[in-house]
Amino acid sequence: MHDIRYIRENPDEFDTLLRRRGFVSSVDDIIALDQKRRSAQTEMQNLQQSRNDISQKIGEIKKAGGDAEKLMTEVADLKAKLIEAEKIEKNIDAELNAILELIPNLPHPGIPDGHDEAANRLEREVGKKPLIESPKEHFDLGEALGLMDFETAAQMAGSRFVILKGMLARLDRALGNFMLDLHCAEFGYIEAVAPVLVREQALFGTGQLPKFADDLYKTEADHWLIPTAEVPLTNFVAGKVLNASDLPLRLTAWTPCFRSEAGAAGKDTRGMLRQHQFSKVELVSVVHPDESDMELERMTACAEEVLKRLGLAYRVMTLCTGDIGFSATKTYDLEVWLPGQNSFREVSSCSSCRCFQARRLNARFKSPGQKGTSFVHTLNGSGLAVGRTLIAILENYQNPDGSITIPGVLQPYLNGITKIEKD
RNA sequence: GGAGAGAUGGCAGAGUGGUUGAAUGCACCGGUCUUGAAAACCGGCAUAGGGUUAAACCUAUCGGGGGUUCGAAUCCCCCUCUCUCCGCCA
Repeated sequence: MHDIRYIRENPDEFDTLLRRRGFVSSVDDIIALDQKRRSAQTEMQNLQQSRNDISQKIGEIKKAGGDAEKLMTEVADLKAKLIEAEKIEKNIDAELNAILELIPNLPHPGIPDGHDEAANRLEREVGKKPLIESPKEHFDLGEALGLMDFETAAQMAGSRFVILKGMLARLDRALGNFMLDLHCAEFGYIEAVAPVLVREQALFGTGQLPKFADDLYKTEADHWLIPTAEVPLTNFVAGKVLNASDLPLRLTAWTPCFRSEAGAAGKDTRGMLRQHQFSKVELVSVVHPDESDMELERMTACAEEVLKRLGLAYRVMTLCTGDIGFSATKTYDLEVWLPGQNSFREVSSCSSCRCFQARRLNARFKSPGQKGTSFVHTLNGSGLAVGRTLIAILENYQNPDGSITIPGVLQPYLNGITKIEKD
């Protein structure tokens, strides 16, 4: 959500920046509406003032035992006008909000222009791609091991679900534990267990609603299933006024995520790359406005460290203006190398939202000696998507006989087992 | 799920229709006093919006929303949350 005062004072800049990300705003309409809103508000407040004055006098007269009939009739006429003025003000306010709610965040000055992912900028490529002769894709490997079952999953739940069994299920759990341990023990994140069913308000706060309802699942009890733990973790600070000393606040959680994949029909239909349900270790930082640019680098480094320790080759992309998400001002994607696909695929997306989510959430902080409050900055990133990391391990650590070598850092999580084989 | 009680400023806690944005205490900030500190005393101390060069000033806010009324923290309705008892339950 944008600051209406910023728009009012910098309409051209606002418009230009939104155009950069392919969003054509109607700044003139917004400014006009804002102007209308403020005069309606002044009108309403003037009437309220008159009413309050007269009511006060009535009170005084009645207290003194006098007759206030004259004032009572005087205020009746005023009342009708006031009700009308309040209605007008409310409508304009709602109209303006409806527009503002749908406007995405402004792009960070440091990101490239572009319409789609083709314009994303390569920052660096890290690690060595393994030399594998005719590498197999993860689903062939998993099915051959008898530990990955799409058919049975489809019978009970439909397409885009999977069952992992035995060592693959354990590998999944090992990955989640490894990631959480790393982020908590070495990077200072606080681990959290949080709701995966949330209210509409929570999703509004992080920016998924009202615009992207089609991508989400909703229960009959009017709960929504989270598409990412960014939602509950960022909502930790919703409506709060934090002390400056509480910042930075770094949270992590390993949760299931649910996405309808409404716009992805026909995309990645084979395998477990794109599922309706997947698990992810999420990182969220709530920081002082001066720190958010640095925090994005830090957070990305935390996610990268997972890939480094797993010995997976990856590259870092800065998303272009046309590819960043609704709430983001700047995003780094981490793309892991998948030999079976012969391509890099996203395993993490780290974004700074600056104060965009904080405004929607009303998440503020207070500094000692400073009057008033300021909005915090929020960031979120995957550290990492567990299912996709599992895919990367299968494809990168596959052996000619179809077995999978376990990366060293995961072995302690698997009782020292070094290899997954068909039994 | 059923029955009941409650939600007031950073905290505690008054306030059941009239100048109450809200007593009082604590905490906090400034001052007097003191070599310094404590105590005592004096003063200050919410948020958001409008307005202004800046002020003054105005409006709203006592969990959230709606209603009654000339006037609502106070009355009515809905929602959320907390607590107690009962039921169910991992």
